[in-house]
Amino acid sequence: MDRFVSTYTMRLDSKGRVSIPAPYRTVLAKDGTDLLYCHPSLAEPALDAGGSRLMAEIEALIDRYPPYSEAREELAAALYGTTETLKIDSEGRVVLTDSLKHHAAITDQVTFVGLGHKFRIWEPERFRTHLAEAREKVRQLRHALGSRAENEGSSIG
Amino acid sequence: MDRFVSTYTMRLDSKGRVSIPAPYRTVLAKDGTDLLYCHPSLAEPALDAGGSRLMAEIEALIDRYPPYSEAREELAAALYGTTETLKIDSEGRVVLTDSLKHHAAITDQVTFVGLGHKFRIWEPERFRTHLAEAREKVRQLRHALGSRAENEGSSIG
DNA sequence: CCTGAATCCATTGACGCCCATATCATCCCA
DNA sequence: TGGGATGATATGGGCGTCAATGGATTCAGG
Repeated sequence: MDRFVSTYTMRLDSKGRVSIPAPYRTVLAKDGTDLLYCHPSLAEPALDAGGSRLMAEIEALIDRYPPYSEAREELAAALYGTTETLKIDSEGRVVLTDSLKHHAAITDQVTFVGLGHKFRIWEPERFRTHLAEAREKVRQLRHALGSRAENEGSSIG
Repeated sequence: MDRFVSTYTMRLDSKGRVSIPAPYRTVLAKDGTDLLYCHPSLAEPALDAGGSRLMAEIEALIDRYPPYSEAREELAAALYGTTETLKIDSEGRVVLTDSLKHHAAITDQVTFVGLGHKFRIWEPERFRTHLAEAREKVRQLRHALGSRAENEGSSIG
């Protein structure tokens, strides 16, 4: 298992700590570090998080632009500048910074959503409404395509 | 960790001292010196700062122009000439010069913004507005990239 | 001497690290 | 097959260390 899949909802404790779901931890463990990179999602009121693969992705995007170019500086500001490096404690927990929590309107619970090479962190209620909307879009798209794939949970292995 | 990442906001004390965030200090420590190079940013009302890698970048930028060319002289003046060498005290603090503070409109607080090989120092309120603009541009850039289906992994957002 | 600067010390609060408890799933065995 | 044992996970809390900040003391130069 080397991808972030499925969703989990966790509580924040009185110190603001939240456990990273164990399956995600095993994926992160392959990085060899106990760091979690986390930045506000550009498109959603949520957070994107992951290990070194996420960081490498960001670096690759920035490195496409020459030093001192305007595009590079702004990419770097928007991505590097907003990316927090969170330390994972011995129990597999992290503490989100205030700015991260503020962006995603997180208070006492979070929902982890696997996106393959990274995962997204939502305030649970917001995720529910977001998911409902996304489902609706997919349903309409499927309708338009005349898909016969009624069975969305079709077996994998 | 060998890169400047994330943002931190710090206060200046009555003597004008400001603590460099500890994570940045560990990056700088690899230079082996207790010096910080700092110059007004070319494009922004902010300061660029870093260790020897920042100086190497400046050198490389200047060396792209032929000796004695006008562009080279001006770049050298704009970068070398305005670069201050600040001493980091035993508590990890520096004192910004008046001209540096003036360029960035810094009074009693600063925001450190990691840009990978260097970091930028902003007056906090100015940074907030700048970041909002930068994120908007990246969002649009992402739209342009996102419309191309072959763009495999760059799902920044 | 007097002023500004550099070095040293002191306080407070946050964070890292460790240990404790509970809930739950799995496994083993009678 | 039922029930207890086992282990892992999620969560709570205590405590020591370090970072950030403020203040004092020493030093250099005019």
